[in-house]
Amino acid sequence: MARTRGSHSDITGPRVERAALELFARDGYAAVSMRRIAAEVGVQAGALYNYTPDKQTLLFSLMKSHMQDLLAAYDAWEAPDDPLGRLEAFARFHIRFNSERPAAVFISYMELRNLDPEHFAEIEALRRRYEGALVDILRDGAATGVFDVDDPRITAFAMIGMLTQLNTWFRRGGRLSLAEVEELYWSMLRRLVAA
Amino acid sequence: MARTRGSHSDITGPRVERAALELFARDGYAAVSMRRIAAEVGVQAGALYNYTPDKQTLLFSLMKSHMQDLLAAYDAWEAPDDPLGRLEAFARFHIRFNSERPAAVFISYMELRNLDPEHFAEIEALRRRYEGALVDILRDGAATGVFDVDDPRITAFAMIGMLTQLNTWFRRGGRLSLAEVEELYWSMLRRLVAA
DNA sequence: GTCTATAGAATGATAGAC
DNA sequence: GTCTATCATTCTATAGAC
Repeated sequence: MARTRGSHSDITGPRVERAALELFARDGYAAVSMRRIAAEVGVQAGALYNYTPDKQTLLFSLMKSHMQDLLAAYDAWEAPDDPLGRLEAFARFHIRFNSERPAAVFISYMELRNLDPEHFAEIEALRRRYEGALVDILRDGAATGVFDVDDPRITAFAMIGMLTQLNTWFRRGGRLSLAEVEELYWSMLRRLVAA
Repeated sequence: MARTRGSHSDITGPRVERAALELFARDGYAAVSMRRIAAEVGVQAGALYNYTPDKQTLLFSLMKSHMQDLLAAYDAWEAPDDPLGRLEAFARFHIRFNSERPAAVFISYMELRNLDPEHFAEIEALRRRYEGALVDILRDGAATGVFDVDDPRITAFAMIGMLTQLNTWFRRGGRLSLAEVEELYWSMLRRLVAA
């Protein structure tokens, strides 16, 4: 006795976001039409506008939610006080968090160019806060002599490039488990800063 | 006395490719219309079809040219025989080559999803050949004990992620010169494999 | 809250004149 | 080889019925 019409706002909203997330990640924001998102959810295109004022805002809110989740989860992540422990915590956090939501990660750096300038600036500010956390760790470690780092900023970029690239090839059920990958990456990061 | 009509095939062809490359890189394949490419070149949309059978083939040929240029340039690159020398040569080659053509690099890994399966397979094969060259270097170095590498394949991915990420922030005229960046990255890569 | 219907604009690609 | 003109389709977003 499935209702085909009526009120579903509590359930349709999340389904719209989920469908948009997956489709944007797979085919790209510009290539996905509102009709296709609606079809995925099982409603007509017009109904989507109960949940977003327009397509661009839908993209923006997906990216903003992702970045806020990322920062909140990182803030809540347990980490020791010493730079090496904090670096390890950052690495393991980044790998686990990103591996759990590949679509959102992918969108959040692939679709930046589809944001208008104000939205872009807002997302970039959140991203910089996250990257800044890693820069701080490297700076502290370099200052206390625990790390040997030529340029904390560049090293942080390189590390994030390394870690984020993981999402392009890692698949659950492949040759390596996530735990194994985590160890491999942590061992590489440690080498990068070893004094 | 600029001619506004007539035969220009020798000059228009490259201009179409150049315009498509820049626009695809800036706004994304799906967001760029044939009309906009034509406007950039200074012709009408219909004229583009003298140079490509369709939009997708235009994208594919840009990506294929780039990958072939990459492989040809790498094959021609001078490198010593020992693994450490070869790794250094790879790193410097990659940084210089990629920094000279950011638009083509960007497209070649951002727009893969807009290729149909046959085209995708062809580009992927070329990419694997290039990545394979780095894997071989790491394997040789590990086999002879010059490198300490846990997993050559993963390490190669990590290195390429690190190096490619460079294009997302490096700008000529910024805080660091390309030569300085090259040194920083080479020093990081060396640490990653140090026995 | 979802539907149908549609306005209004843009798209990829083709035909035929020059 | 390029132009103009156009076809057929698709798109985002809105209006109004239920």
